[in-house]
Amino acid sequence: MGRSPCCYHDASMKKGPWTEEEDRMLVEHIQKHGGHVSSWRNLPKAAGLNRCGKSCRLRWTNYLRPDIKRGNFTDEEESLIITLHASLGNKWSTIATHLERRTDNEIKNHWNTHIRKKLLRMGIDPVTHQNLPPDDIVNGALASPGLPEALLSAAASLAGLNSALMQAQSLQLLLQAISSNNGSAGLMANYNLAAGNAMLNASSIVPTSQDQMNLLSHATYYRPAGYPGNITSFAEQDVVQQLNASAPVLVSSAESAALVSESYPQETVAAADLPVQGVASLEPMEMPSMCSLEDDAFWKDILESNFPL
DNA sequence: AATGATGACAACCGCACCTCT
DNA sequence: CAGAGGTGCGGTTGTCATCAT
Repeated sequence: MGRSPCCYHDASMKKGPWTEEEDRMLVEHIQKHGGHVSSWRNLPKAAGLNRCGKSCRLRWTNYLRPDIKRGNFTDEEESLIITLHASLGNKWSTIATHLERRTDNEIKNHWNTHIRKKLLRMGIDPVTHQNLPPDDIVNGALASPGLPEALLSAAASLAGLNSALMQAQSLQLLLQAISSNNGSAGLMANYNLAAGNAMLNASSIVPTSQDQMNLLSHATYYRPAGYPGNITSFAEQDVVQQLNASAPVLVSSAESAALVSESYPQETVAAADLPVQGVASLEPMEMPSMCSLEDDAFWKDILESNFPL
């Protein structure tokens, strides 16, 4: 298929940042035509701009359009981007259709400059949304003397999780367990990993974006009474959430623990080789949103307190 | 205060695809 | 159906601001 040479190759065309005067001319021209552009190629000449039509289109669609939302991304927006990216990949334009008034270019830039780096710091591959290879964890920033083999295998099991959210939560469990250097806590984390992993494997369902957004909205997690760190019980919380969604009755931790065992018997049996701490003693605690990456002091603290650089 | 490093964002570039003739 | 024109998309680069030394 033939293609006309790109106007960017025309040396006489101005490039680089747009001036206020150019912006004004472009906006005025488009507004004069009812906000509609019939031909971007012809627009520069008609508007009196010494710019490539493509450049004009980019400037208008990404920055000058009146219906564009500018400024920082909210936690909800970031969470949604991560969720959508996990299922869509680098389909920025498709992702942008799910974020009201955000452009694909802005989302792409925000991903590359913020979210991508944060995921990497959390040990999550931003491309695959899987955990980074265990070798990287052992040899890299997460290396820790005396790390129990069970935790390393648990780290490897993260690859079985299907979403960034679940990986993030499981990673947190690992970090907490490692930081505590406490046998019961580590095993508790292992148990939770097994249960969370089992939930996904048993269902064979990749969570939809709405499912994950629903999960993101839940801020209550559980920790063992007296346990100094933060242990989240993803599978248990999920059961509680599902039951509470269907009936407005709070399910106790003990009940939910039993339900987890019923739902994922194989994995629970596997985890039963370990002296799992009783979940009946769990008490509610407030934790930041798992994908609240903009304000990631929580995660930063965990990483830095355990693995000082 | 000067300078280099780093981060954030705007813009460029080339390819793929769609539409029209 | 083929080719040309035009647009959309995603990767990459350039530029400016801020921070660290």
